[in-house]
Amino acid sequence: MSWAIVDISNFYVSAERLFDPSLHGVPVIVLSNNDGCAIARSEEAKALHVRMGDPVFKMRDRIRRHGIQMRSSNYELYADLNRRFNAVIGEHSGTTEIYSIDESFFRLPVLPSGLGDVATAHQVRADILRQVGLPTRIGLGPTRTLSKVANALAKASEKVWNGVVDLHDEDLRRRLFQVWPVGEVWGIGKALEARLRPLGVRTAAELAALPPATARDVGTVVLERLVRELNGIECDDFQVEPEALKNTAVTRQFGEPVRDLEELRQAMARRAARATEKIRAQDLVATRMIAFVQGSRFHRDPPSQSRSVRLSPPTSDPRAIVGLAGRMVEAMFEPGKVYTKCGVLLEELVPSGKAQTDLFAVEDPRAPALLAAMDGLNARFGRDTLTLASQGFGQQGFDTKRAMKSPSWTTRLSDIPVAR
DNA sequence: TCTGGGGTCCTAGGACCC
DNA sequence: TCTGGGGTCCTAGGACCC
Repeated sequence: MSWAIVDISNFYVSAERLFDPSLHGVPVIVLSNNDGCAIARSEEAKALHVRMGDPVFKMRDRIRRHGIQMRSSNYELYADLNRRFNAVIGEHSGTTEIYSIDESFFRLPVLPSGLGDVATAHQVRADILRQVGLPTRIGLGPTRTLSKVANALAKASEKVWNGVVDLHDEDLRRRLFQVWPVGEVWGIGKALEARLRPLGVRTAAELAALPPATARDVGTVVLERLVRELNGIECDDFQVEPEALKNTAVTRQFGEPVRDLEELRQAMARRAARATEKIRAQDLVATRMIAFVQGSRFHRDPPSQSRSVRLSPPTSDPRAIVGLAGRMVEAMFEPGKVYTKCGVLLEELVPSGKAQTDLFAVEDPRAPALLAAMDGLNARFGRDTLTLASQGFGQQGFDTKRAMKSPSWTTRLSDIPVAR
């Protein structure tokens, strides 16, 4: 058996290019919420040394000089393309695991086809390109970790590998690992890299040679597992059923800084309401809620406060959660401070039917029907058709800026492109 | 002036129990 | 001077990922 991981090349940029041919062949970046930083770059933009997370205001010059094209992020479009991408993978393998918005694992071999793993991988790439229009790369290996490394190698030397790297062969692994920096290995971040350096571990080969006990000593059991996986020993069980969501968060930077209690309360109410929508969509209720407010971390002495509360009984009712969030804002607000961000976290999510009830709480028997009606209206007529009054009305200065967003080409009737 | 958002897993340490 | 030995549960915070 083997693992495969497919990732979409420069996904957000590739998605924008799919519907706007003028973006081909020129440097393109897609921006974070509030149009703040570059979070996706075309190859041309990478060649101009635009790094992941570079703030736009610091590269105005380069943007003008090289005509770098910018787009606000369009998650409606990306989510829909991701769904199509996974549908194609599903045609090839019954066992797929969605890992992120632009990557999915799947298991090989795919029996009926009779093709080898590498040939199957090429077929999957060709089908995704033809049916969805997105370029991809695939890594293969006996463990998830090895397939991720293979995928990174395919990415690093696109021309050499033609989009597919297979790391089943131990000799090939030995050769490639000797020149693969340890910091590039999936699961090794800055901190672990720094802790491994004194031990003389600088390459993937040296990491793979580390005795498991040493690995656990330097890091945790996670690093020990990583070392085993690098040697081809599987440590992570395959999960057919996706794990249920455990926590969720809705946190946003403000379009304009907020100094006013009422505005802060409204901004928080919008995030809280959105968080409850997310969990209701999966039929979950939350056991714990946290709300926080913050000032800019780039300024001296920014305000930063949070409050948490246990929800008993667990709930997804926006009336309860938005109400609590409002009271928390009142408790946290300090007059004269400048706020740039706030958010709501819902934690310890459980299926709504299985939630522990509270002996002393009085539940509103009409709530399920009310919330179902509310979600139904918003699904049919668009988000925020029906909201709580405490969320305020209309577009506000504190809402996220998205000045350069492309249309929702594939998910809104009004935005569907017209062919002439 | 302007710097994203959303997840998971693990450990240490405190509180509490017998 | 001497000062037990385990447990569990919870939370905050660190580290990693995309």
